[in-house]
Amino acid sequence: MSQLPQQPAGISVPTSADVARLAGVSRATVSYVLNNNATVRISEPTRRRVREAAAGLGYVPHAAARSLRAGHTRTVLLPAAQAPAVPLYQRFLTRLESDLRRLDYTVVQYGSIGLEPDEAARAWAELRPVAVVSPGATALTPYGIGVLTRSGAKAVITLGPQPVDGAHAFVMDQREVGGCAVRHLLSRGRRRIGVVVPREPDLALFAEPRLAGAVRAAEDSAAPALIQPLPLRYDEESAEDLAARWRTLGLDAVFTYDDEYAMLLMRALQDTGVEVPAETAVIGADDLMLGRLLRPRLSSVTIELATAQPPAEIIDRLVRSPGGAPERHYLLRAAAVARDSS
Amino acid sequence: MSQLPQQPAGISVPTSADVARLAGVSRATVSYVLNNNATVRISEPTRRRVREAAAGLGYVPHAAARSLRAGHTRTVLLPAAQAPAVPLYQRFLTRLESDLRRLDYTVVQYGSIGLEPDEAARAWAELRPVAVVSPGATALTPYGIGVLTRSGAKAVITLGPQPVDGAHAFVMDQREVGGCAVRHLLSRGRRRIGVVVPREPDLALFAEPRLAGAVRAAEDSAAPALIQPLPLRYDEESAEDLAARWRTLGLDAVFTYDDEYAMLLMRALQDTGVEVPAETAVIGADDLMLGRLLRPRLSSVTIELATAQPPAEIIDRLVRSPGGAPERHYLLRAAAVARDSS
DNA sequence: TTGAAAGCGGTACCAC
DNA sequence: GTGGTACCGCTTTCAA
Repeated sequence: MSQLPQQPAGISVPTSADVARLAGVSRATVSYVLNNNATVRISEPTRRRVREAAAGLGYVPHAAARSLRAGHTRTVLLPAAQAPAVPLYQRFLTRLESDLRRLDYTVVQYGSIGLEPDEAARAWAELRPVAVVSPGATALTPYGIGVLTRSGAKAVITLGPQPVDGAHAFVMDQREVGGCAVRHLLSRGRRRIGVVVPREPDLALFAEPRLAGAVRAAEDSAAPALIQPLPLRYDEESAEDLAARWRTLGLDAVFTYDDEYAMLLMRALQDTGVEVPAETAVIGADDLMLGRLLRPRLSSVTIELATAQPPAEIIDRLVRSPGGAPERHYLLRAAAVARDSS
Repeated sequence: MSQLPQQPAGISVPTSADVARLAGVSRATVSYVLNNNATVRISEPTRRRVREAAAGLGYVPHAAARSLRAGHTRTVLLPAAQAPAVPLYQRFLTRLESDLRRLDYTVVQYGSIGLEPDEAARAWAELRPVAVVSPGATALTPYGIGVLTRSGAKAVITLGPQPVDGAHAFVMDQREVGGCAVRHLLSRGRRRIGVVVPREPDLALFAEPRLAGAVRAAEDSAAPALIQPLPLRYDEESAEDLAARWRTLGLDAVFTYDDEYAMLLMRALQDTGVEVPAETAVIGADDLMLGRLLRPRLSSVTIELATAQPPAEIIDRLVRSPGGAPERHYLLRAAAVARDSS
């Protein structure tokens, strides 16, 4: 097992001055060469000497010093989501991240779990990000937005179910998911519709808007329809409880929040002898593979996160021309996928 | 819709000098007060004036300037994983993050997707992190480790299936998962065991060690046993193909990589008329809820990530006393859970 | 074509 | 108790 290469106590990390000394030039020249500064002509031999010295020393510029001097950063701060790892959302962030890098931003996810919103905003502001994309409606207050903009952030953007006043917003309006599901069930002639509301607190941010959208769709419907919220924990016992009193509820359909809850509830209903879809239609959301593997095959709501312009380009534009009115970009597209369970 | 609070062009972000001016004190005093420096006595009225001035201006210290002066950061860099969002792993990171914050580190996830390993290491080094915890075995080369330590990182730690020479390691040895599964199947008297190998390239990092562990367990067994790798894409067509030629394979058991692949394959087998577990035993991994909802209930391998000492404390210790021999911390505990499918 | 020097914001030593 | 000031590493004018 090899020895860990340790930073010898006396030898400190190489700076551009060290590179300059080794190459026999000034620090200015080092900077010109390593940044390929076009406004100044440096001879080819000098460039080579500088490059070799830098490589030889393992020189890496000091980002903090650079941005201190520059007076600004190209850091886009993405406060790490405490939200459950929804694959859809992961894909969105991964894409955003690589697109931003392509636009020469440095993407930094900063964990702020357990910090108060305003405390978190101050911690973020210390990094002087040029833009902040903040998931979760709770984490950004008007005060926080003020702190960030005063600290030089050109764009403060929320990412969540609701816009926040005074900031730009990528809006993922989860109500649309509930709306889609209920409209689908109504179109199938169902009128007494249960809506599963996960008891897991983490999911409230998604669950409540989905329920609200369901209620709204029922109200907007021509035929009179009833929506019955159904609290449910993600465990078998809770599902069995609900299934046991299912017939007393008198429902002819259920929107199960997502496909995983659908699987949980459908199993419990089937074990109790409730026929799906004959007696009760079931629709989930997220259109996971598992829905296609269930019997009957699970109807679902597909969800896509998409904007006309890529989000990274929107951010870049907001950074370059700050100060406009808050923009709202609606990301979420939902559509019912009818299979055999509804 | 309110106007976005914009940074007026002329007014720049407040510095400690602005606070000093407003409070009628020196910058030194501002620093003393805001950092609660105990080595120096400042009168209470002065403290209050400084605090009020800072609050009034919305002053937030500049992290880059501070760490430039200090000569070091308390940044722990977590290069964002390109790995698939395994819930187990998410929980590990979330925990690590909040524990590190409690130890007063700033946790930064830096997206490096699409960068070459050495290029990525240089980009990380620019931030002068005091520690780097790098997921994915590929992303850290000896050169990269050198760049990071020379740039002042006190601890460079890999997080993945294999240690990397010259760095500390949190080892998640996925072979143990395959080993557990196969030993379980052997104990059930099965001898001709298929092992699903997902074709998704992202999963190779996990899939290959799981297969290797399965092979190893079969070799170590007293009874002669056969391991048959079974490439499978995560879609129904691929599963149907495999199921269609199942009987020609002559297998009496299958370890399906994880519970989701188990569900996919079990459905295809059942649709083809293969009896589970009578004709073929099935075991998955991850012990997801969905396994309990399948019929027959799915046997699985539970996986836990745990160390005697919390990982955050290990990192803290390595940072405080750097230079020891590379440490290996084995995180993964696996155990078979027998249900009805095996 | 290259170098000297100022200054970004904050901290901490040393005087007063 | 408080203030003056040097300095962290880097970029960028201005001079030579």
